[in-house]
Amino acid sequence: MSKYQKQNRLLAAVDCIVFGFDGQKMNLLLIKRGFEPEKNQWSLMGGFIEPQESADEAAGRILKNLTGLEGIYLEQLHAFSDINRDPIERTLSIAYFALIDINLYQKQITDEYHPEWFPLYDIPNLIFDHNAMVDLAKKKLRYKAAFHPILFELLPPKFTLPILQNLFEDVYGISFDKRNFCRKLMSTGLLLKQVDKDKESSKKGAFYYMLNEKTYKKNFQKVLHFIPNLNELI
Amino acid sequence: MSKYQKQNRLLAAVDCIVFGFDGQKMNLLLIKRGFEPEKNQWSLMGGFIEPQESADEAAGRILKNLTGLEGIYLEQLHAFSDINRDPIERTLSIAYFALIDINLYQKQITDEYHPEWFPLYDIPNLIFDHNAMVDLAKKKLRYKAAFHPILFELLPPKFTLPILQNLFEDVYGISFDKRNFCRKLMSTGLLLKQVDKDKESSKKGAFYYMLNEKTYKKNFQKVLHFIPNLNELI
DNA sequence: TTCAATAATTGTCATTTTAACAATTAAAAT
DNA sequence: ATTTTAATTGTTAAAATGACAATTATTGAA
Repeated sequence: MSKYQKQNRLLAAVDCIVFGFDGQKMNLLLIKRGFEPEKNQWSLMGGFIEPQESADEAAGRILKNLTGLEGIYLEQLHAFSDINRDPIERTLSIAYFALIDINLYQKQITDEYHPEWFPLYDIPNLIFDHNAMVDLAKKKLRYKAAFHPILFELLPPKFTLPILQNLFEDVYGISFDKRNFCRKLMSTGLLLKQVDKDKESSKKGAFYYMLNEKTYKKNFQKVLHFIPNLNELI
Repeated sequence: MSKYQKQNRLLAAVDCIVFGFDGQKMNLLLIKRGFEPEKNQWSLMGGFIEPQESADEAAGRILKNLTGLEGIYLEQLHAFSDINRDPIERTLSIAYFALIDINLYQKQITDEYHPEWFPLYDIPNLIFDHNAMVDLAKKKLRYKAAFHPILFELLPPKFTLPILQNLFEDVYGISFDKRNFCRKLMSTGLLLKQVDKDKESSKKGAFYYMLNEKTYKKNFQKVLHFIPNLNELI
């Protein structure tokens, strides 16, 4: 069959907002852009969609390229299409956000793009509309994490309750009551208490927990309520 | 500056999932495709993104073209990018969903595309991946309407409680307790009771209500809970 | 061995929210 | 005046929420 002759064609790219949690605070993985325009400026990791791949596949490829990791949490965020978002040539970009276990990343670090972790509360000026992408991703993460156990994707297989609470508190920028937080998390049936403790960060030590993968997969769609007084936060 | 020379360029389109509520049931506005491939098959209304417009603007333009309406509720849903979704040539499509007052549409009907309303529970086979787009839009509508007063966008300025409940019941496919539903809606402060009644559909007549636009705009971001037992529904 | 220091762990209660339940009321038609 | 139809309204038991601080486990120093 013939093609759509008279139509305009566009460059299409994906950009990845990669979140990581270091046990204390949320971080974003940024790269130093290696080519003009805006060479040596901080940027999200991205790339053009190749002829033989979907946007999802392109995002997966780019993420693997950056982190060495496959099969990690990756979700389409929004398509950004302002005419002049790239000064060189009109480029439509589909933004994805990814949640990774920062420990896995560190083991497989690649230096090709000079990637660096930045605290989420201290993101530098980024090229193009990348700051808007990050803002939207933060918003979506907050919204979704209030109802779904999405933040566990940021943790290692074994984690403690204090670490888990640090994570939630950093994402929402406030502190939660320990008793209520613990009760809420326990009532979901998502956590399996381990017999051993983390003795690194306190004298008493904190018990390790692991995700109950079965419950996790079964209940991921369910609407839970992790966040008290949510309407004052979002 | 020079262009990104070696990169592949794509056709980029938008498709609109247009919801309407006739007082009894939810409907979708579909058109009969006027050109090959799949000529005369039912389809979502869509079109290519023009060089001088963003995807949002393209969706607005196409919607205006179809319905004659401007400034209506329009939200980006998802970018669909499978390589072979259009058999003629690879086309990336950004799907939008729109909520319109079906009465306004009827007054400004245009016939160019032979548009027709289909009950949401009885959608025909559509071209390409349009059925998948519709499915995702239904899911997102259900999710969002559980927390935000989005369904009011489908109603005329004056509506009754029974009509409002019909709307919710059709969207979720179950019936709700009238007393609880009414109490929940009232507690949001979104409804302004009018002094007159709709006498068309019952002997007793049902009081009209209008949206409190101020409260609506102020509380739209807030997370409310319109739907009981939500986890059994989504 | 005891004690002090640190941080993890655990429980109570009043308030609010939720959801299950059916009787009453207003108006039109007979 | 009576019937019919559909809108309107209230109660209660159970569950969830959120505000509140004492206890416990362990280490390291005295």
